[in-house]
Amino acid sequence: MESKDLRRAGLKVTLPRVKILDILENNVDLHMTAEQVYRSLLDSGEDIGLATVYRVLTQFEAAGLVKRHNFEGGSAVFELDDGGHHDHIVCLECGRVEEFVDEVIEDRQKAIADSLGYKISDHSLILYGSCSRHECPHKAGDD
Amino acid sequence: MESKDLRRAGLKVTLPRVKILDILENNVDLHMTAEQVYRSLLDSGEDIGLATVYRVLTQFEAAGLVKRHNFEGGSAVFELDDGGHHDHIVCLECGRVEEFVDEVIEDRQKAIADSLGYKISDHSLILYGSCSRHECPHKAGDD
DNA sequence: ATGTATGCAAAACATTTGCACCTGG
DNA sequence: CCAGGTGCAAATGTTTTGCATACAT
Repeated sequence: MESKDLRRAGLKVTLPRVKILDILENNVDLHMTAEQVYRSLLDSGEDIGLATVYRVLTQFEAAGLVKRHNFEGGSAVFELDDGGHHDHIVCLECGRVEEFVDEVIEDRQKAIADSLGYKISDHSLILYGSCSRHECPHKAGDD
Repeated sequence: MESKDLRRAGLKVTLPRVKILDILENNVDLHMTAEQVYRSLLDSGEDIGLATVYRVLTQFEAAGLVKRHNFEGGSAVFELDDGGHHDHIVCLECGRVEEFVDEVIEDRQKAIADSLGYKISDHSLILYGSCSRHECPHKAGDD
């Protein structure tokens, strides 16, 4: 019942919002672009415009329901914000994205910012590489 | 004599390329957008098109002369690639960008990628915050 | 000379916005 | 019913590309 989350975020519970939140929850392992969410909606038979997807995603971000990331490749990707922070490792070959958290790194970041006289409000750590060593099919989302 | 660098990179030594490389070298402390490089060229009295700036910057990147970063804010920023790696800390208030390297973080990254079965080819670490604690004038490059 | 680089303008994208209409509470 | 949300299309901003001309070698 994600209507709760919407209400709590101060957003009216509309069909597009529920559907989009739904898609994000059913794809927690993916980091989707607005376009992908849009296509997913069309597949589900929903008649929702791309503009609305962007609008909703942006609202969700402002409401803290979603996080936006600027990986390489033009389009921003979105993922549900579970509240907990984590960094990303992206496979440049198949597009797979995995998450991780490392206390040591988090601590060092704070220390570094501190020594430089900055107060950190946010940070972005993305590792790019290839995961081919275990099981990287061919290409995941290239089309 | 940066013509050397161009030759070495296998690029023909043309005026636009020399001028752009020149600008980047005279602004090592800055991370400029294509637009900023373009304006800088106009200021120098050079009649070089924006398209050329993008083309040259992209070639430089491919040649390893320059690095492109996608900080928040739409436009990509470029900086000379001295060969050595470093991460960035960006002041969201004044736009200042500083660089740093931390062996501990570098090591952890490698270890993490390793444990996840990835082979790292590159990575991006950006800390966002405010530097107001020492001397953050008002706004640096907002215009 | 001659193949490549450049300039300009138009195209291609990603994202945002204006406006009339529809919908949730 | 009424404010706010949505769809569509047009506008924006960034980066890329096509093509005729100019330049480096």
